[in-house]
Amino acid sequence: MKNNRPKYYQIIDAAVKVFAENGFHGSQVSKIAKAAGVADGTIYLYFKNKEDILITMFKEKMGQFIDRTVHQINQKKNANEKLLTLIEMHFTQLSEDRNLAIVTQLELRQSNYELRYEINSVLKPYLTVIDNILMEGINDKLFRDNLKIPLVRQMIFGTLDEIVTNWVMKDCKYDLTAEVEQVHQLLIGGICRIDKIV
Amino acid sequence: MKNNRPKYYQIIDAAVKVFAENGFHGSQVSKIAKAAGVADGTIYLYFKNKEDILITMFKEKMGQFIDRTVHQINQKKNANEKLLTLIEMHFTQLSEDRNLAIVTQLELRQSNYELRYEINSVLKPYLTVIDNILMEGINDKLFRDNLKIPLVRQMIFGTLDEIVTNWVMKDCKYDLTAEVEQVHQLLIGGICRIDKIV
Amino acid sequence: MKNNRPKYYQIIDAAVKVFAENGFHGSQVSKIAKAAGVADGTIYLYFKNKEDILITMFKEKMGQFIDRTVHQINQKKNANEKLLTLIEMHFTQLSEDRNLAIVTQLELRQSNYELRYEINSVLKPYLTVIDNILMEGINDKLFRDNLKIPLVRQMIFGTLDEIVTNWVMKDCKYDLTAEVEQVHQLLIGGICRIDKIV
Amino acid sequence: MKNNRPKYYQIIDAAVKVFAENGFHGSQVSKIAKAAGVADGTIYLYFKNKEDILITMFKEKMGQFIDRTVHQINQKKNANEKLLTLIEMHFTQLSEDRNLAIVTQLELRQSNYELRYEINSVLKPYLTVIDNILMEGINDKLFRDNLKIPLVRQMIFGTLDEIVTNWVMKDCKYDLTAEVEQVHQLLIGGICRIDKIV
DNA sequence: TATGAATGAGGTTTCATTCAT
DNA sequence: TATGAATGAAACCTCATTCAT
Repeated sequence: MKNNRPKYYQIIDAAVKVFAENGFHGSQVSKIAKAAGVADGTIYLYFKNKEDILITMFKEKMGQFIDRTVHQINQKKNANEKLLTLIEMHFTQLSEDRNLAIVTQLELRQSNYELRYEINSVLKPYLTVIDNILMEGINDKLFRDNLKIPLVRQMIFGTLDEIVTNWVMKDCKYDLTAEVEQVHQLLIGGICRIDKIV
Repeated sequence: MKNNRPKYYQIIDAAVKVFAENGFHGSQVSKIAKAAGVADGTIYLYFKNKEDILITMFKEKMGQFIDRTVHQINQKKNANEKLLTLIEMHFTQLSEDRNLAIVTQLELRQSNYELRYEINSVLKPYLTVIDNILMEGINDKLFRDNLKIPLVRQMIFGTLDEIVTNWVMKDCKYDLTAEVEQVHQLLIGGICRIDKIV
Repeated sequence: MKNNRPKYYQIIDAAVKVFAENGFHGSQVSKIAKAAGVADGTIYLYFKNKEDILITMFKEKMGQFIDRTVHQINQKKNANEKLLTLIEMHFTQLSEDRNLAIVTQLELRQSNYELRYEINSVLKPYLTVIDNILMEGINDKLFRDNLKIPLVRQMIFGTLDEIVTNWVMKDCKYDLTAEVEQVHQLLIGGICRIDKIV
Repeated sequence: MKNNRPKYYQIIDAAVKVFAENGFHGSQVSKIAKAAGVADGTIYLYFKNKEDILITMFKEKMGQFIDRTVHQINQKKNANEKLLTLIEMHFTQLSEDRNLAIVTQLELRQSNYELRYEINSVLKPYLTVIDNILMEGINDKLFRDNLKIPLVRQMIFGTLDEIVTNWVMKDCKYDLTAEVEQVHQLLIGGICRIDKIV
């Protein structure tokens, strides 16, 4: 049904651009409307309010983000490769849509408590994808069996998130995807020399 | 000099509390003034504007945060122990001042570009502390010699930050410091079984 | 002709209900349309604008109101009985259609100058009915011959109107028609003891 | 205290004028502010919102209205004269402040349910004044002893209100106070010839 | 230094009305 | 006739900041 609603996507796409360029607070609804080529009031036929544009946009984009990630991961045969793919997909997708990256890394954080909880629930399926990789790795004896999954997931997500945020803060000037291998190595093997690990 | 300005600290302390309880946007200057027991206008004798309260507060608190961390780290004899101490200090200090934790993890992010750059510059010395530990570890052959320090620093900081944010979002309900050891193990040794590391 | 336009009456009847339940300002055109089972745009095939619904509805209802009143009055043989009948009809008809009562006593007043003048012109025939009763009463030497008719009409209408408004404001909880006799006595004989009238 | 708040009265006086000239809905807060010679925001230092201006204004004016009326009434020695004085004061005071008359007779009615209940509570003391006159008249055997006071009060108030509204609707073109005597006669003695009263 | 009354810019949202189908 | 998606004007109120005292 939503596919038959071109204005819905016009508005979302305009919003990503406008939010990225002006920040959430600097993006007046009228500015988004103008960018989308619709009247101000039309926005409210598709979205409850300004915040709803942000969160709905995030849901749509995150849905695609996860779908594509899962699709690629499913073609890999072990947890190690899956983690590598996850990192690669994470960096690649955000590299390819820098406006989206700006919005997810910066604008989306500028929100109140309620919105933040909504964001977390949208993010949840992605975190589950990470959890599943970890469980698979443990089952297959690839990963340590004493891993506390939530903690590891927080390390993985926190690491990726911080790296992307730094990249965005540096105006996306360097090639984010160049880091994929090293990040994977770090997460897999830690920073210690093998012979020193107790 | 600042010690002779008790209202300066009154306002900062009131601001931490008010920001933590109401969020940045929900914290009207008049609310902070009332909590600090001064007139609205007095705020502007000590701070340039509302954002300046936030950033100055962060500078003050982060200064102490770093000083204490460095002091503890300096008493450790190798990079490995220093990293453990850093994690411990990070979690302990935020555990002990939950209002500050709320402000640093949530409210501080709700800011515009310029503020964010200022925040980064305040954060810089802390990131340097991490870098120094890493360099020491590499020099002492404790850590791998092919580590890309900025990346590792981002992993470490991103991990700690994400863990603390999760804890704050869960209303600080559990004991954050209980995780110190495991986080250290993860960062040091990664998630892979040693015998599987290529 | 209008009888061939069922939607016209559908809309009017829906409007009475919606106005009564939500007030004029709380009754969006789309709400009336939905209640009438027609599309928003259809409203504008039958009515000039939202106010026109209100005034047209009032015209229709007031027309019936007056017709029924006149019909009953014509069966009475003197001004005194006619006045009693007018009071009775006034209270009875509004008692029997409480939504209409709410609209006439409350919502209809929430209007701008122009609408108010239109309302007055709709009301005029009713006021003429009162005037006619008064003139008949004076001619037949039933009523004083020094009555200033407009003033008396204002007393009569003002009294009835105020009583009905009070009843509506008290949620139509008591039996309005029970007051008919006493109101008639008051208007006819005033409040003074007969022996005290100079 | 309020006497030390000149802006409070500046705003109220400006509001009466602006409401009378433009109607409640046509009176933007900025228009009232400009008329009062203050900034828009200043309005909100003294009033909760736009409706609060209307109701507060009505409270202030009605308070004076009642005080003056009661003061005059207290100098009269019987219920009959007191009623005459009440009518006289009612017409005189509204004649002398036509803007106030417009606001009370027209604009104040354009309000939602909640406001209407507030208005009624402001009006209550005035209705009590009428009730007291009626009770005194009954006790002194001047008025009939079978009067149902609420009903009579509604007749009296409804009559006065309707007469004033008609006068306002006719642009206050004629002398309202000229009607005082006749209105009093009507309310006291009714419309019937004495010899016809059963 | 300290006050706090006053300022006034700025934006989200509603909803009556239109018009292409 | 009938539809209902689209329009876009319009205004209340907040709150960071100032400045006369």
